[in-house]
Amino acid sequence: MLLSTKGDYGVRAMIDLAKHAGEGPVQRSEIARRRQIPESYLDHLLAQLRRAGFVRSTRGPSGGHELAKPASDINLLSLLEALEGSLAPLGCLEPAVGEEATESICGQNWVWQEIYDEMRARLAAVSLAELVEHEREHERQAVISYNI
Amino acid sequence: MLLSTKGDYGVRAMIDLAKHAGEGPVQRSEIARRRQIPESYLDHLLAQLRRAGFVRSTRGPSGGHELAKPASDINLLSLLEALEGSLAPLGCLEPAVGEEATESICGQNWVWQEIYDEMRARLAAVSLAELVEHEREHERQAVISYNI
DNA sequence: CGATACCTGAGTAAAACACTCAACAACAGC
DNA sequence: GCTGTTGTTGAGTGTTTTACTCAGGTATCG
Repeated sequence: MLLSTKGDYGVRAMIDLAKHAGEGPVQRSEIARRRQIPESYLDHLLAQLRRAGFVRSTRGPSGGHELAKPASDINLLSLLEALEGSLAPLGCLEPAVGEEATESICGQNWVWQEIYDEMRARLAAVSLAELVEHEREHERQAVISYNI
Repeated sequence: MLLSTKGDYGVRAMIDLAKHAGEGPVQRSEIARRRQIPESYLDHLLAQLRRAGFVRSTRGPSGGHELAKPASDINLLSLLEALEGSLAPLGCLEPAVGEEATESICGQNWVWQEIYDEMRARLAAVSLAELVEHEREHERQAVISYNI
């Protein structure tokens, strides 16, 4: 499993913030309830997202969290890399600083390098705004099929 | 990290077997030495590969392991899935038996489903024979640059 | 029979994961 | 300026996975 709950929860939370953008700060308890995320765990994810510059938080009563920039300016790749660290599927890819790739031994590297490049390109092409739009679309579908 | 050492070591071992196909059984100690894999750990990987039908083993003196079918008939996808289980990047994809996909909550599923499909197709298109050929090519390159 | 190999399952140290808890800091409103 | 509400931080913890090792067992060849 490439993604842990951090990447999953973190993106869910960001979708929630994007959906309520322009309505003032959203409290973590609301996010946690709506997106089914443990509240005390969400704290740490929001802290990571704030440090990475995606979220702005305000304290005190009627405080909360909101997007630090428009949802269309946030792409899924940068978001996930902020939450998860590297998304490299193998250890050999993206070697540690000061080392060279040890390609001589790991014979499947070249395939995974291609897959990794494609994956990153695809993720970079998806914005948070698109994710929200997709969710809205999905909700409409659900309502229609419910009415039939 | 999508792949653990199992997938890495296992494929290395299979490349080694493919390279020495037709020369009789290869002993695990030789594989372990050439591919830098802990020998006692390699035991379990070979057992998995045998149960999955990729490797045939013979006991006794001058025993060892060899491919159960031609290297061109083995693709990287089936090999890695035998070693690692599912390669799904998210938990939500490929839900447990008897469950439906919980797409309503996880808003990035559709992107990952696309990436996962592409990934599997790419892996299925690469055969073990190609991996061996690639390694041979790489060795030739290394020798040439050494001679210059 | 005995040496040589594979085969199997139990065990284990270390890391990662998925959280929880407690103490603290800031701000709003009275 | 006090109080209560919210966010902030770091330490801690139980569980699971990883990456092995080890001790025995079994088949086979000579």
